[in-house]
Amino acid sequence: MATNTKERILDAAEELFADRGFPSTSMRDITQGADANIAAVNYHFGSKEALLLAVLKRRIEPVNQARVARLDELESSAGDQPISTEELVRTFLTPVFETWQEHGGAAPKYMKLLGRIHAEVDQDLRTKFIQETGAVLERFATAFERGLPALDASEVRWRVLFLVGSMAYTMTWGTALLEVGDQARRDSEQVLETLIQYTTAGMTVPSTASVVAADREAR
Amino acid sequence: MATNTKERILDAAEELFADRGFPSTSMRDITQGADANIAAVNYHFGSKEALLLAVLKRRIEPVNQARVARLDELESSAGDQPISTEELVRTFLTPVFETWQEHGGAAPKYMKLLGRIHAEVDQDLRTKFIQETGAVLERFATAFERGLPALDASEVRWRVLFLVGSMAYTMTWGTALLEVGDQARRDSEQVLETLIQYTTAGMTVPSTASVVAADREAR
DNA sequence: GTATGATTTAAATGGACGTTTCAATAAGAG
DNA sequence: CTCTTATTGAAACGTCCATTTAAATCATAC
Repeated sequence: MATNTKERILDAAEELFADRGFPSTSMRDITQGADANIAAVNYHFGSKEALLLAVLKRRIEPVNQARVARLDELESSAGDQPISTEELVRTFLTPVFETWQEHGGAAPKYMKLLGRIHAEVDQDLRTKFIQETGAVLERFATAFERGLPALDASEVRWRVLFLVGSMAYTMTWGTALLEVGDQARRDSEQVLETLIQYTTAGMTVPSTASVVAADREAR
Repeated sequence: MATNTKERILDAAEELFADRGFPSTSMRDITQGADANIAAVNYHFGSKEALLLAVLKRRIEPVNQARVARLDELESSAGDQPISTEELVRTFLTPVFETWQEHGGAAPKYMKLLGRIHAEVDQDLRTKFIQETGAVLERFATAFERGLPALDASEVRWRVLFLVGSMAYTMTWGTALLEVGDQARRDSEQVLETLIQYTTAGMTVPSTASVVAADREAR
Protein backbone atom coordinates (compact mmCIF):
# COMPACT_ATOMS: atom_id res chain seq x y z
CA MET A 1 0.00 0.00 0.00
CA ALA A 2 1.24 3.44 -0.95
CA THR A 3 2.61 5.52 1.89
CA ASN A 4 0.84 8.81 1.25
CA THR A 5 -2.87 9.29 1.49
CA LYS A 6 -3.37 10.85 -1.92
CA GLU A 7 -1.99 7.85 -3.75
CA ARG A 8 -3.76 5.38 -1.52
CA ILE A 9 -7.00 7.12 -2.42
CA LEU A 10 -6.19 6.99 -6.13
CA ASP A 11 -5.43 3.29 -5.90
CA ALA A 12 -8.54 2.43 -3.92
CA ALA A 13 -10.77 4.57 -6.12
CA GLU A 14 -9.36 3.03 -9.26
CA GLU A 15 -10.10 -0.46 -8.07
CA LEU A 16 -13.58 0.38 -6.82
CA PHE A 17 -14.58 2.43 -9.85
CA ALA A 18 -13.42 -0.43 -12.05
CA ASP A 19 -15.35 -3.05 -10.12
CA ARG A 20 -18.56 -1.24 -9.32
CA GLY A 21 -18.58 1.82 -11.51
CA PHE A 22 -18.45 5.46 -10.56
CA PRO A 23 -22.00 6.17 -9.36
CA SER A 24 -22.15 2.97 -7.32
CA THR A 25 -18.95 3.66 -5.45
CA SER A 26 -19.34 5.83 -2.37
CA MET A 27 -16.84 8.12 -0.75
CA ARG A 28 -17.06 5.91 2.28
CA ASP A 29 -16.09 2.86 0.21
CA ILE A 30 -13.13 4.75 -1.20
CA THR A 31 -11.78 6.23 2.01
CA GLN A 32 -12.28 2.97 3.85
CA GLY A 33 -10.40 1.12 1.10
CA ALA A 34 -7.64 3.71 1.27
CA ASP A 35 -7.53 3.58 5.06
CA ALA A 36 -8.20 7.30 5.19
CA ASN A 37 -10.73 9.61 6.72
CA ILE A 38 -13.98 10.31 4.91
CA ALA A 39 -12.97 13.96 4.46
CA ALA A 40 -9.68 13.09 2.77
CA VAL A 41 -11.06 12.90 -0.76
CA ASN A 42 -12.51 16.39 -0.63
CA TYR A 43 -9.37 17.70 1.01
CA HIS A 44 -6.99 16.26 -1.59
CA PHE A 45 -9.11 16.34 -4.74
CA GLY A 46 -12.01 18.69 -4.10
CA SER A 47 -14.86 16.37 -5.02
CA LYS A 48 -15.76 12.85 -6.02
CA GLU A 49 -15.93 13.81 -9.67
CA ALA A 50 -12.53 15.51 -9.56
CA LEU A 51 -11.18 12.31 -8.04
CA LEU A 52 -12.48 10.29 -10.98
CA LEU A 53 -10.81 12.66 -13.41
CA ALA A 54 -7.55 12.34 -11.49
CA VAL A 55 -7.82 8.56 -11.53
CA LEU A 56 -8.42 8.57 -15.28
CA LYS A 57 -5.73 11.10 -16.02
CA ARG A 58 -3.10 9.09 -14.21
CA ARG A 59 -3.66 6.17 -16.60
CA ILE A 60 -4.80 7.71 -19.85
CA GLU A 61 -2.27 10.45 -20.22
CA PRO A 62 0.78 8.17 -20.49
CA VAL A 63 -1.09 5.89 -22.89
CA ASN A 64 -2.08 8.73 -25.20
CA GLN A 65 1.36 10.31 -24.96
CA ALA A 66 2.91 7.01 -26.03
CA ARG A 67 0.45 6.71 -28.90
CA VAL A 68 1.16 10.17 -30.22
CA ALA A 69 4.92 9.89 -29.70
CA ARG A 70 5.08 6.68 -31.71
CA LEU A 71 2.83 8.10 -34.40
CA ASP A 72 5.08 11.15 -34.65
CA GLU A 73 8.04 8.85 -35.04
CA LEU A 74 6.33 6.76 -37.70
CA GLU A 75 5.23 9.78 -39.66
CA SER A 76 8.57 11.52 -39.63
CA SER A 77 10.43 8.39 -40.73
CA ALA A 78 7.84 7.61 -43.41
CA GLY A 79 8.18 10.97 -45.08
CA ASP A 80 5.24 11.45 -47.44
CA GLN A 81 4.55 7.71 -47.67
CA PRO A 82 1.37 6.58 -45.93
CA ILE A 83 1.88 4.37 -42.92
CA SER A 84 0.63 0.81 -43.21
CA THR A 85 -2.73 0.14 -41.61
CA GLU A 86 -1.34 -2.67 -39.49
CA GLU A 87 1.35 -0.40 -38.11
CA LEU A 88 -1.22 2.23 -37.24
CA VAL A 89 -3.45 -0.31 -35.54
CA ARG A 90 -0.49 -1.67 -33.65
CA THR A 91 0.64 1.78 -32.62
CA PHE A 92 -2.77 2.66 -31.33
CA LEU A 93 -3.44 -0.57 -29.44
CA THR A 94 -0.07 -1.53 -28.03
CA PRO A 95 0.40 1.22 -25.39
CA VAL A 96 -2.75 0.35 -23.55
CA PHE A 97 -1.84 -3.32 -23.40
CA GLU A 98 1.68 -2.54 -22.31
CA THR A 99 0.47 -0.84 -19.18
CA TRP A 100 -1.66 -3.94 -18.72
CA GLN A 101 1.57 -5.91 -18.59
CA GLU A 102 3.45 -3.42 -16.47
CA HIS A 103 0.97 -3.60 -13.69
CA GLY A 104 1.73 -7.25 -13.39
CA GLY A 105 -1.49 -8.95 -12.42
CA ALA A 106 -3.46 -10.90 -14.95
CA ALA A 107 -6.40 -8.51 -14.76
CA PRO A 108 -5.39 -5.06 -13.60
CA LYS A 109 -8.28 -3.00 -12.41
CA TYR A 110 -7.70 0.05 -14.45
CA MET A 111 -8.20 -1.84 -17.68
CA LYS A 112 -11.71 -2.55 -16.59
CA LEU A 113 -11.99 1.07 -15.55
CA LEU A 114 -10.94 2.35 -18.95
CA GLY A 115 -13.39 0.03 -20.62
CA ARG A 116 -16.14 1.08 -18.26
CA ILE A 117 -15.58 4.75 -18.75
CA HIS A 118 -16.44 4.40 -22.41
CA ALA A 119 -20.02 3.56 -21.58
CA GLU A 120 -20.72 4.64 -18.08
CA VAL A 121 -20.12 8.22 -17.17
CA ASP A 122 -22.61 10.90 -18.00
CA GLN A 123 -22.28 13.12 -21.02
CA ASP A 124 -20.42 15.94 -19.29
CA LEU A 125 -17.87 13.71 -17.70
CA ARG A 126 -17.42 11.73 -20.88
CA THR A 127 -16.82 14.93 -22.77
CA LYS A 128 -13.88 15.76 -20.53
CA PHE A 129 -12.53 12.27 -21.01
CA ILE A 130 -13.07 12.40 -24.75
CA GLN A 131 -11.23 15.66 -25.13
CA GLU A 132 -8.17 13.88 -23.88
CA THR A 133 -8.57 11.00 -26.33
CA GLY A 134 -10.61 12.64 -29.10
CA ALA A 135 -7.70 14.56 -30.52
CA VAL A 136 -5.60 11.41 -30.54
CA LEU A 137 -8.36 9.50 -32.30
CA GLU A 138 -8.67 12.20 -34.92
CA ARG A 139 -4.95 12.09 -35.62
CA PHE A 140 -5.11 8.36 -36.14
CA ALA A 141 -8.24 8.65 -38.29
CA THR A 142 -6.41 11.06 -40.57
CA ALA A 143 -3.42 8.75 -40.76
CA PHE A 144 -5.72 5.83 -41.59
CA GLU A 145 -7.28 7.88 -44.37
CA ARG A 146 -3.95 8.36 -46.06
CA GLY A 147 -3.32 4.63 -46.18
CA LEU A 148 -6.86 3.80 -47.25
CA PRO A 149 -7.55 6.20 -50.12
CA ALA A 150 -10.45 4.09 -51.41
CA LEU A 151 -12.50 4.93 -48.31
CA ASP A 152 -14.27 8.17 -47.65
CA ALA A 153 -13.69 10.00 -44.38
CA SER A 154 -17.01 8.83 -43.01
CA GLU A 155 -16.28 5.15 -43.46
CA VAL A 156 -12.84 5.50 -41.89
CA ARG A 157 -14.36 7.09 -38.80
CA TRP A 158 -16.97 4.40 -38.43
CA ARG A 159 -14.27 1.77 -38.63
CA VAL A 160 -12.25 3.61 -35.99
CA LEU A 161 -15.38 3.49 -33.84
CA PHE A 162 -15.51 -0.29 -34.31
CA LEU A 163 -11.83 -0.50 -33.40
CA VAL A 164 -12.31 1.44 -30.20
CA GLY A 165 -15.35 -0.67 -29.37
CA SER A 166 -13.44 -3.94 -29.66
CA MET A 167 -10.62 -2.50 -27.63
CA ALA A 168 -12.81 -1.13 -24.85
CA TYR A 169 -14.89 -4.26 -24.64
CA THR A 170 -11.79 -6.43 -24.52
CA MET A 171 -10.39 -4.26 -21.75
CA THR A 172 -13.57 -4.55 -19.74
CA TRP A 173 -14.48 -8.16 -20.21
CA GLY A 174 -11.40 -9.78 -21.67
CA THR A 175 -9.87 -9.89 -18.23
CA ALA A 176 -12.77 -12.08 -17.17
CA LEU A 177 -12.04 -14.42 -20.06
CA LEU A 178 -8.37 -14.45 -19.12
CA GLU A 179 -9.19 -15.14 -15.52
CA VAL A 180 -11.65 -17.98 -15.76
CA GLY A 181 -9.14 -20.10 -17.60
CA ASP A 182 -11.78 -21.58 -19.86
CA GLN A 183 -11.35 -22.43 -23.50
CA ALA A 184 -10.76 -18.80 -24.33
CA ARG A 185 -7.62 -18.53 -22.21
CA ARG A 186 -4.59 -16.99 -23.79
CA ASP A 187 -2.19 -14.48 -22.43
CA SER A 188 -2.55 -10.77 -22.95
CA GLU A 189 0.26 -10.53 -25.48
CA GLN A 190 -1.46 -13.05 -27.68
CA VAL A 191 -4.79 -11.32 -27.21
CA LEU A 192 -3.24 -8.07 -28.37
CA GLU A 193 -1.84 -9.78 -31.46
CA THR A 194 -5.21 -11.38 -32.18
CA LEU A 195 -6.92 -8.04 -31.84
CA ILE A 196 -4.38 -6.35 -34.11
CA GLN A 197 -4.84 -8.93 -36.86
CA TYR A 198 -8.61 -8.83 -36.52
CA THR A 199 -8.73 -5.04 -36.57
CA THR A 200 -6.29 -4.63 -39.43
CA ALA A 201 -8.39 -6.96 -41.56
CA GLY A 202 -11.51 -4.98 -40.72
CA MET A 203 -9.89 -1.64 -41.40
CA THR A 204 -8.50 -2.69 -44.78
CA VAL A 205 -11.59 -4.42 -46.17
CA PRO A 206 -12.90 -2.81 -49.41
CA SER A 207 -15.35 0.02 -48.95
CA THR A 208 -18.93 -0.93 -48.18
CA ALA A 209 -20.10 0.96 -51.25
CA SER A 210 -17.88 -1.06 -53.55
CA VAL A 211 -18.91 -4.35 -51.96
CA VAL A 212 -22.57 -3.51 -52.38
CA ALA A 213 -21.93 -2.51 -55.99
CA ALA A 214 -20.08 -5.75 -56.73
CA ASP A 215 -22.89 -7.69 -55.15
CA ARG A 216 -25.41 -5.94 -57.37
CA GLU A 217 -23.25 -6.72 -60.41
CA ALA A 218 -23.15 -10.40 -59.57
CA ARG A 219 -26.91 -10.80 -59.62
CA MET B 1 -47.88 7.90 -24.18
CA ALA B 2 -49.02 4.39 -23.34
CA THR B 3 -52.36 4.17 -21.61
CA ASN B 4 -51.48 1.78 -18.81
CA THR B 5 -49.10 2.61 -16.03
CA LYS B 6 -46.92 -0.45 -16.38
CA GLU B 7 -45.98 0.33 -19.96
CA ARG B 8 -45.53 4.01 -19.27
CA ILE B 9 -43.05 3.07 -16.58
CA LEU B 10 -41.19 0.73 -18.92
CA ASP B 11 -40.97 3.45 -21.55
CA ALA B 12 -39.81 6.12 -19.15
CA ALA B 13 -37.30 3.81 -17.45
CA GLU B 14 -35.87 2.71 -20.79
CA GLU B 15 -35.24 6.26 -21.85
CA LEU B 16 -33.77 7.32 -18.53
CA PHE B 17 -31.59 4.25 -18.07
CA ALA B 18 -30.28 4.77 -21.60
CA ASP B 19 -29.49 8.42 -21.04
CA ARG B 20 -28.14 8.42 -17.50
CA GLY B 21 -27.48 4.80 -16.66
CA PHE B 22 -29.13 2.60 -14.08
CA PRO B 23 -27.55 3.77 -10.82
CA SER B 24 -27.94 7.44 -11.72
CA THR B 25 -31.62 7.14 -12.45
CA SER B 26 -33.89 7.47 -9.42
CA MET B 27 -37.30 5.99 -8.85
CA ARG B 28 -38.58 9.52 -8.61
CA ASP B 29 -37.17 10.34 -12.04
CA ILE B 30 -38.86 7.27 -13.49
CA THR B 31 -42.28 7.68 -11.95
CA GLN B 32 -42.30 11.37 -12.74
CA GLY B 33 -41.39 10.63 -16.36
CA ALA B 34 -44.14 8.02 -16.49
CA ASP B 35 -46.66 10.33 -14.83
CA ALA B 36 -47.18 7.77 -12.10
CA ASN B 37 -46.93 7.60 -8.35
CA ILE B 38 -43.62 6.87 -6.69
CA ALA B 39 -44.98 3.60 -5.35
CA ALA B 40 -46.02 2.35 -8.77
CA VAL B 41 -42.69 0.78 -9.68
CA ASN B 42 -42.59 -1.37 -6.58
CA TYR B 43 -46.24 -2.26 -7.02
CA HIS B 44 -45.89 -3.35 -10.64
CA PHE B 45 -42.36 -4.71 -10.71
CA GLY B 46 -41.27 -5.32 -7.14
CA SER B 47 -38.05 -3.33 -7.14
CA LYS B 48 -35.88 -1.01 -9.17
CA GLU B 49 -33.63 -3.87 -10.20
CA ALA B 50 -36.56 -5.99 -11.31
CA LEU B 51 -37.72 -3.06 -13.40
CA LEU B 52 -34.37 -2.94 -15.18
CA LEU B 53 -34.60 -6.64 -15.95
CA ALA B 54 -38.09 -6.13 -17.34
CA VAL B 55 -36.91 -3.23 -19.46
CA LEU B 56 -34.05 -5.30 -20.84
CA LYS B 57 -36.13 -8.39 -21.39
CA ARG B 58 -38.69 -6.52 -23.45
CA ARG B 59 -36.01 -5.58 -25.97
CA ILE B 60 -33.47 -8.37 -25.85
CA GLU B 61 -35.76 -11.35 -26.01
CA PRO B 62 -37.16 -10.61 -29.47
CA VAL B 63 -33.68 -9.84 -30.78
CA ASN B 64 -32.22 -13.08 -29.49
CA GLN B 65 -35.22 -15.06 -30.67
CA ALA B 66 -34.79 -13.64 -34.14
CA ARG B 67 -31.08 -14.47 -34.08
CA VAL B 68 -31.67 -18.07 -33.07
CA ALA B 69 -34.61 -18.56 -35.42
CA ARG B 70 -32.57 -17.40 -38.40
CA LEU B 71 -29.61 -19.47 -37.35
CA ASP B 72 -31.85 -22.53 -37.08
CA GLU B 73 -33.10 -21.82 -40.57
CA LEU B 74 -29.60 -21.39 -41.97
CA GLU B 75 -28.34 -24.54 -40.35
CA SER B 76 -31.21 -26.73 -41.43
CA SER B 77 -31.00 -25.54 -45.03
CA ALA B 78 -27.22 -25.86 -45.09
CA GLY B 79 -27.26 -29.51 -44.05
CA ASP B 80 -23.75 -30.49 -42.97
CA GLN B 81 -22.13 -27.61 -44.87
CA PRO B 82 -20.68 -24.88 -42.69
CA ILE B 83 -22.41 -21.53 -42.97
CA SER B 84 -20.38 -18.71 -44.44
CA THR B 85 -18.85 -16.35 -41.94
CA GLU B 86 -20.46 -13.32 -43.55
CA GLU B 87 -23.88 -14.91 -43.27
CA LEU B 88 -23.29 -15.68 -39.62
CA VAL B 89 -22.14 -12.15 -38.91
CA ARG B 90 -25.12 -10.78 -40.79
CA THR B 91 -27.51 -13.06 -38.95
CA PHE B 92 -26.14 -12.02 -35.59
CA LEU B 93 -26.04 -8.29 -36.24
CA THR B 94 -29.11 -7.63 -38.34
CA PRO B 95 -31.88 -8.22 -35.76
CA VAL B 96 -30.59 -5.61 -33.36
CA PHE B 97 -30.35 -3.01 -36.11
CA GLU B 98 -33.79 -3.89 -37.42
CA THR B 99 -35.40 -2.95 -34.17
CA TRP B 100 -33.35 0.19 -34.43
CA GLN B 101 -35.24 0.93 -37.63
CA GLU B 102 -38.62 -0.18 -36.37
CA HIS B 103 -38.59 2.28 -33.58
CA GLY B 104 -38.38 5.02 -36.10
CA GLY B 105 -36.28 7.74 -34.60
CA ALA B 106 -32.69 8.19 -35.65
CA ALA B 107 -31.36 7.26 -32.22
CA PRO B 108 -33.78 5.11 -30.25
CA LYS B 109 -33.03 5.06 -26.60
CA TYR B 110 -32.89 1.37 -26.08
CA MET B 111 -29.95 1.00 -28.44
CA LYS B 112 -27.98 3.16 -26.08
CA LEU B 113 -29.40 1.14 -23.23
CA LEU B 114 -28.26 -2.15 -24.72
CA GLY B 115 -24.83 -0.73 -25.33
CA ARG B 116 -24.67 0.65 -21.83
CA ILE B 117 -25.69 -2.56 -20.18
CA HIS B 118 -22.59 -4.22 -21.56
CA ALA B 119 -20.38 -2.14 -19.35
CA GLU B 120 -22.44 -0.69 -16.62
CA VAL B 121 -24.38 -3.01 -14.42
CA ASP B 122 -22.76 -4.84 -11.59
CA GLN B 123 -21.58 -8.39 -11.86
CA ASP B 124 -24.76 -10.00 -10.54
CA LEU B 125 -27.05 -8.07 -12.80
CA ARG B 126 -24.80 -8.62 -15.77
CA THR B 127 -24.82 -12.33 -15.11
CA LYS B 128 -28.58 -12.42 -15.45
CA PHE B 129 -28.34 -10.42 -18.64
CA ILE B 130 -25.58 -12.62 -19.99
CA GLN B 131 -27.49 -15.80 -19.36
CA GLU B 132 -30.04 -14.53 -21.84
CA THR B 133 -27.41 -13.71 -24.45
CA GLY B 134 -24.62 -16.08 -23.44
CA ALA B 135 -26.28 -19.17 -24.84
CA VAL B 136 -26.94 -17.37 -28.11
CA LEU B 137 -23.32 -16.25 -28.30
CA GLU B 138 -22.11 -19.76 -27.69
CA ARG B 139 -24.32 -21.11 -30.48
CA PHE B 140 -22.87 -18.58 -32.87
CA ALA B 141 -19.33 -19.25 -31.67
CA THR B 142 -19.78 -22.94 -32.46
CA ALA B 143 -21.19 -22.13 -35.89
CA PHE B 144 -18.23 -19.81 -36.55
CA GLU B 145 -15.86 -22.60 -35.58
CA ARG B 146 -17.27 -24.89 -38.25
CA GLY B 147 -16.66 -22.32 -40.97
CA LEU B 148 -13.22 -21.38 -39.66
CA PRO B 149 -11.50 -24.74 -39.10
CA ALA B 150 -8.04 -23.14 -39.10
CA LEU B 151 -8.83 -21.36 -35.83
CA ASP B 152 -8.84 -22.94 -32.43
CA ALA B 153 -11.87 -22.51 -30.16
CA SER B 154 -10.06 -19.90 -28.08
CA GLU B 155 -9.31 -17.60 -30.98
CA VAL B 156 -12.87 -17.82 -32.28
CA ARG B 157 -14.21 -16.76 -28.91
CA TRP B 158 -11.86 -13.81 -28.66
CA ARG B 159 -12.97 -12.69 -32.08
CA VAL B 160 -16.60 -13.02 -31.07
CA LEU B 161 -15.74 -10.80 -28.11
CA PHE B 162 -14.31 -8.20 -30.53
CA LEU B 163 -17.48 -8.48 -32.62
CA VAL B 164 -19.74 -7.87 -29.65
CA GLY B 165 -17.54 -4.98 -28.56
CA SER B 166 -17.84 -3.20 -31.89
CA MET B 167 -21.56 -3.81 -31.93
CA ALA B 168 -22.16 -2.58 -28.39
CA TYR B 169 -19.98 0.46 -28.85
CA THR B 170 -21.70 1.33 -32.10
CA MET B 171 -25.06 0.99 -30.39
CA THR B 172 -24.02 3.29 -27.60
CA TRP B 173 -22.11 5.97 -29.42
CA GLY B 174 -22.95 5.45 -33.06
CA THR B 175 -26.23 7.20 -32.53
CA ALA B 176 -24.28 10.27 -31.49
CA LEU B 177 -22.29 10.07 -34.71
CA LEU B 178 -25.51 9.68 -36.68
CA GLU B 179 -27.08 12.60 -34.91
CA VAL B 180 -24.42 15.23 -35.11
CA GLY B 181 -24.45 15.09 -38.86
CA ASP B 182 -20.72 15.55 -39.09
CA GLN B 183 -18.44 13.92 -41.59
CA ALA B 184 -19.27 10.49 -40.22
CA ARG B 185 -22.97 10.70 -41.06
CA ARG B 186 -24.52 7.78 -42.83
CA ASP B 187 -27.78 6.03 -42.22
CA SER B 188 -28.16 3.05 -39.98
CA GLU B 189 -28.60 0.60 -42.83
CA GLN B 190 -25.27 1.62 -44.25
CA VAL B 191 -23.66 1.50 -40.83
CA LEU B 192 -24.87 -2.07 -40.40
CA GLU B 193 -23.42 -3.01 -43.78
CA THR B 194 -20.12 -1.33 -42.91
CA LEU B 195 -20.00 -3.18 -39.61
CA ILE B 196 -20.80 -6.50 -41.30
CA GLN B 197 -18.00 -6.10 -43.83
CA TYR B 198 -15.55 -4.96 -41.17
CA THR B 199 -16.44 -7.80 -38.82
CA THR B 200 -16.44 -10.49 -41.49
CA ALA B 201 -12.95 -9.45 -42.53
CA GLY B 202 -11.79 -9.60 -38.93
CA MET B 203 -13.40 -12.96 -38.27
CA THR B 204 -11.91 -14.58 -41.38
CA VAL B 205 -8.35 -13.31 -41.06
CA PRO B 206 -5.75 -16.12 -40.75
CA SER B 207 -5.04 -17.31 -37.24
CA THR B 208 -2.74 -15.19 -35.14
CA ALA B 209 -0.43 -18.14 -34.68
CA SER B 210 0.02 -18.60 -38.42
CA VAL B 211 0.61 -14.89 -38.97
CA VAL B 212 3.26 -14.82 -36.27
CA ALA B 213 4.87 -17.92 -37.75
CA ALA B 214 4.88 -16.41 -41.26
CA ASP B 215 6.39 -13.26 -39.87
CA ARG B 216 9.16 -15.22 -38.21
CA GLU B 217 9.79 -17.07 -41.47
CA ALA B 218 10.13 -13.82 -43.36
CA ARG B 219 12.98 -12.53 -41.20
C1' DG C 1 11.64 25.36 22.63
C1' DT C 2 7.62 28.06 19.69
C1' DA C 3 5.29 29.17 15.39
C1' DT C 4 3.30 27.93 10.90
C1' DG C 5 1.20 25.40 7.63
C1' DA C 6 -0.34 20.81 6.10
C1' DT C 7 -2.96 16.98 7.15
C1' DT C 8 -6.12 14.10 9.71
C1' DT C 9 -9.97 13.40 12.71
C1' DA C 10 -14.76 13.02 14.44
C1' DA C 11 -19.03 14.89 14.05
C1' DA C 12 -22.69 16.97 11.88
C1' DT C 13 -25.45 18.83 7.80
C1' DG C 14 -29.12 18.66 4.63
C1' DG C 15 -30.71 16.15 1.00
C1' DA C 16 -31.79 12.17 -1.93
C1' DC C 17 -32.36 7.43 -2.05
C1' DG C 18 -35.41 2.83 -2.45
C1' DT C 19 -39.01 1.03 -0.16
C1' DT C 20 -43.22 0.56 2.76
C1' DT C 21 -47.57 1.77 4.71
C1' DC C 22 -52.25 2.42 4.58
C1' DA C 23 -56.10 4.95 3.17
C1' DA C 24 -58.57 6.37 -1.13
C1' DT C 25 -60.28 5.25 -5.50
C1' DA C 26 -61.40 2.40 -9.58
C1' DA C 27 -63.03 -1.68 -11.86
C1' DG C 28 -65.50 -5.74 -12.42
C1' DA C 29 -68.57 -9.69 -10.73
C1' DG C 30 -72.51 -11.40 -8.50
C1' DC D 1 -76.70 -2.21 -5.41
C1' DT D 2 -72.69 -4.92 -2.60
C1' DC D 3 -68.62 -7.32 -2.32
C1' DT D 4 -63.93 -8.15 -3.88
C1' DT D 5 -59.83 -7.25 -6.02
C1' DA D 6 -56.67 -4.19 -8.47
C1' DT D 7 -54.61 0.11 -8.70
C1' DT D 8 -53.36 4.68 -7.18
C1' DG D 9 -52.26 8.41 -3.81
C1' DA D 10 -49.85 10.96 -0.15
C1' DA D 11 -46.88 10.51 3.40
C1' DA D 12 -43.49 8.63 5.99
C1' DC D 13 -39.64 5.18 6.96
C1' DG D 14 -34.80 4.46 7.92
C1' DT D 15 -30.51 4.54 5.44
C1' DC D 16 -26.91 6.25 2.91
C1' DC D 17 -25.08 9.95 0.30
C1' DA D 18 -21.34 13.88 -0.72
C1' DT D 19 -19.80 17.56 1.54
C1' DT D 20 -18.50 20.79 5.35
C1' DT D 21 -16.97 22.25 9.79
C1' DA D 22 -13.77 22.97 13.33
C1' DA D 23 -10.84 21.02 16.47
C1' DA D 24 -6.78 17.96 16.92
C1' DT D 25 -2.50 16.28 15.30
C1' DC D 26 1.60 16.21 12.66
C1' DA D 27 5.67 18.05 10.19
C1' DT D 28 8.94 21.37 9.44
C1' DA D 29 11.36 25.73 10.09
C1' DC D 30 13.17 29.04 12.94
